Amino acid sequence: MARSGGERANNSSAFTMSGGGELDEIMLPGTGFSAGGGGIYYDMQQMMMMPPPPQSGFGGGGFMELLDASGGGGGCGADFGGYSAPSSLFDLFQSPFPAAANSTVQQLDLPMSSSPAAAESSEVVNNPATPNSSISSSSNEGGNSKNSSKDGNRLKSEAGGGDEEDEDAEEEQDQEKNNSGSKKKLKPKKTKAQKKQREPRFAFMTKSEVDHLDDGYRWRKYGQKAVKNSPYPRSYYRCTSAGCGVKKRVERSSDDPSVVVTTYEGQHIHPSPITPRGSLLAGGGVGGIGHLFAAADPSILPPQHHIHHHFQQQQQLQNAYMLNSAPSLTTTSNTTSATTASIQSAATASFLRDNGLLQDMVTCQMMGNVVEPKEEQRF
DNA sequence: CGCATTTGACCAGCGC
DNA sequence: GCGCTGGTCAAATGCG
Ligand SMILES: [Zn+2]
Repeated sequence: MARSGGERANNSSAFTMSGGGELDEIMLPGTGFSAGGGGIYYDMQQMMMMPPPPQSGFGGGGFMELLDASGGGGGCGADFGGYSAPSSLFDLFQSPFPAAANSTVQQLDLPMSSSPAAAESSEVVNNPATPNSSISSSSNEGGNSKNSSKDGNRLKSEAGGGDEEDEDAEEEQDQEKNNSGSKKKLKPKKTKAQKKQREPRFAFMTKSEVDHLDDGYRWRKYGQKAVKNSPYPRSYYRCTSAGCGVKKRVERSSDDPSVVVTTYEGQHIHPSPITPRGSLLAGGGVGGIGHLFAAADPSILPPQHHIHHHFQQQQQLQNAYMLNSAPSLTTTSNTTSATTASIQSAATASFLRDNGLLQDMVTCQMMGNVVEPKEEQRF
């Protein structure tokens, strides 16, 4: 619905993260805030290559602490344990600000290639966890049962492919290639050379009744598939702005149906279409890290309370997402905490990864702090 | 009428 | 090499 329903509905209450799975997702240990949080995944390598990083460098403060879990090995998942305060990371992510306090870090400058092992996609997940919420995350394994094959789909196909590459420019080549059959698909597929390079991705989990939270951008759904161990389907969305290839996928956790996992891939090359009034939108800054948004809901602050108003929630989301662009400024607001936090985590993760500190996954949890829902935040 | 969603088919990577 | 599976395309359909 976008248009139609667009994206407007959302109620989020809490975020958490999920585990990843088999990829290289990195999860950091979380930091706790007040309440909600969001998880994010980020691909560092890619992100670094993207635009933003030039001079700034993310600094990190003590993320290390965060990672306590690092050795997890594979499974990870759920436990997020510790948490630390995020304090200084904000800057890091937001932009080139010299970091604040501790910056340690480094950088990101790495040539893109530096990725050790995992190259495909590493993502960082950050979760905000709510103390109460129990999401577990990850993994699935459990068996869950139902596989569902119902859906309309038949289950048979799926796979991934390559995806896009950069925003613009695609390879021009159109190829018609086989069309002979005239079936439907004709996929260009680029040469093999490039293979799949995915864009940075980050995911977060939110507690919401509706999938697809409104993050301020307009999305067009282009697919839906049944998820392997879950009764719930996964939906694929693409940003409708011309030239912007940002994608996002939304799925509901099989463990907790109330939790929605949203994964963003890529960065928007345009400001968000709707300007959230209450939130800050950085103007145009497209460059940032992608847009991470974490939703913080005030409503959730109290441990498990019910959700109060949607309004607020919405605002929070917006707030959150705003960061994405934020290159510019942000200074003023301190309100961004939640979001920032998320970002931070992401950064952290990346940072770590760069350094090789993190290779497995670390789980991280964060909670979002919420700011006030008022319009003051605006920018 | 235009655009978003729906939905089955197709593709490509990966594991066995 | 086969089959599974994630991801995407695109025709058909629905809705504002
Ligand atoms: Zn976009």
